[in-house]
Amino acid sequence: MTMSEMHLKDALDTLKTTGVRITPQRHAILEYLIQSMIHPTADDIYKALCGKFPNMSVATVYNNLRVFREVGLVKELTYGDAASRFDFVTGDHYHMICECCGKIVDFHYPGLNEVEQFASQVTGFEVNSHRLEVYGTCPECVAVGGKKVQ
Amino acid sequence: MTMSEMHLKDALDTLKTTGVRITPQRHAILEYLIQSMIHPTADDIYKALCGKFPNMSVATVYNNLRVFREVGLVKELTYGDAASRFDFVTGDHYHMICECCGKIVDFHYPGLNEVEQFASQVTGFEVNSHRLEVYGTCPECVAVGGKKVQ
DNA sequence: TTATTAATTTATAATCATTATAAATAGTGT
DNA sequence: ACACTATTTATAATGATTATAAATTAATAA
Repeated sequence: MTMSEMHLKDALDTLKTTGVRITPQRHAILEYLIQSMIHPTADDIYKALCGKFPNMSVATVYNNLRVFREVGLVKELTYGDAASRFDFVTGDHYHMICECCGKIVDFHYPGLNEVEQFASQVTGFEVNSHRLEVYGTCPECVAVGGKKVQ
Repeated sequence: MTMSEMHLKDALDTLKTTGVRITPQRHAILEYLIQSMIHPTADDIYKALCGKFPNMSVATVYNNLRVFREVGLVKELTYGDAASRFDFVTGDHYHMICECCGKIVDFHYPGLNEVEQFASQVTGFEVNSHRLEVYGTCPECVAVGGKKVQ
C-alpha cells in the first residue's frame, strides 16, 4: 500500500467518523488532491475529473472542498492568484511560490514555534497556528528570464 | 512633524518620482492607510472617505490601491476573508490574525532570512521575499469565548 | 434485498469583489 | 492660459464562489 493509498484511506476514515458520506465524487476529489503536486484550483479539479465524471457540477467541487477544509483534510491557499488553491494536509510544510509562473512547491523546515510564542507574548493573543510562504522565481523561469507578475 | 506625516510625505515623493500624479483622492487614500491600524478592505476605505469625497467611485479606490501596490507603497493581504486587505509598508513586520473576529495586529520579529536561504537551497528557486502570519484568538474574543470562523 | 431517510448532487441563478470601459474631469509642464 | 495626458467617474462586465430547489443516491435498518 503506497503512501497515497494510506492517505486516502485515512481521509475516508476521518470523513466516516464525522458522519460525512463517501460519495464517488468525494472519493475522486480527495484522490486527485492527494496525488496532485500542483495545488490545484477548484476549476483545475473540475476539469481534471470531467472525463471520469461528465455530469459533475462545479458546485459539487466547491461544496466538497469546503467540507474537506472544515474537517481539516485540506488547506485553502489564498496567495496571489484570483482563485483559491487547495492542498491536502500531509504534515507540516511550507510553500515556495514562483512570482512569475505561479508554481507552488512544498518544502519542509523545522516548525517556527518560537515565532508563535513570541507573537503570543507581544500581542496577547492565544496562538493556534502560523503560515509561511517564501516568494521567488523558479529555476525554469529564471532560465527564461521571467519577470514578476504584478 | 509626526511619523505619519513623514510617511505620507515620503510616499508622495515616491509617487512623484515614478510619474504618478498626486490627486486629492490619492492623497486621502494614502493618508487613510498610513493612519489606519485596521488593515482595511477597499470597501472600508471607500466608505471611510465617502463623507469627505461624496463622488468618489469605488473603482477609483481599487485603481489607486493597485497603483500603490505596484509602486511598493502598500501590500495586499489575502488572508481568510473574501476581500483583500491593504497595509501601508512601514518596515518589515508580521501579522497576527484573530480567527474569530478577523482583527489583524502587526508585530515585529527579527527577519527569518535563514528560512529563505534554506528554502532556496532545497527548491532551487531564486528567493525574493517571504510572508508569515500567525493565527490565533485575540484577547477580546478569548474573553467572550469566541470560536473560530470557518 | 428492499424501503426509507436524509445527505448530496445537479443545474443554474445569485452574490460579491474586482476590473474594464468610455466619457468627463483635472494635474502638470510649458 | 493652454495643451496634453493621466485620472476619475459611473456603471457594465468578469470570474470565483455560494445559494437554491429539484432530483438523485449513500447508508442503514429491517
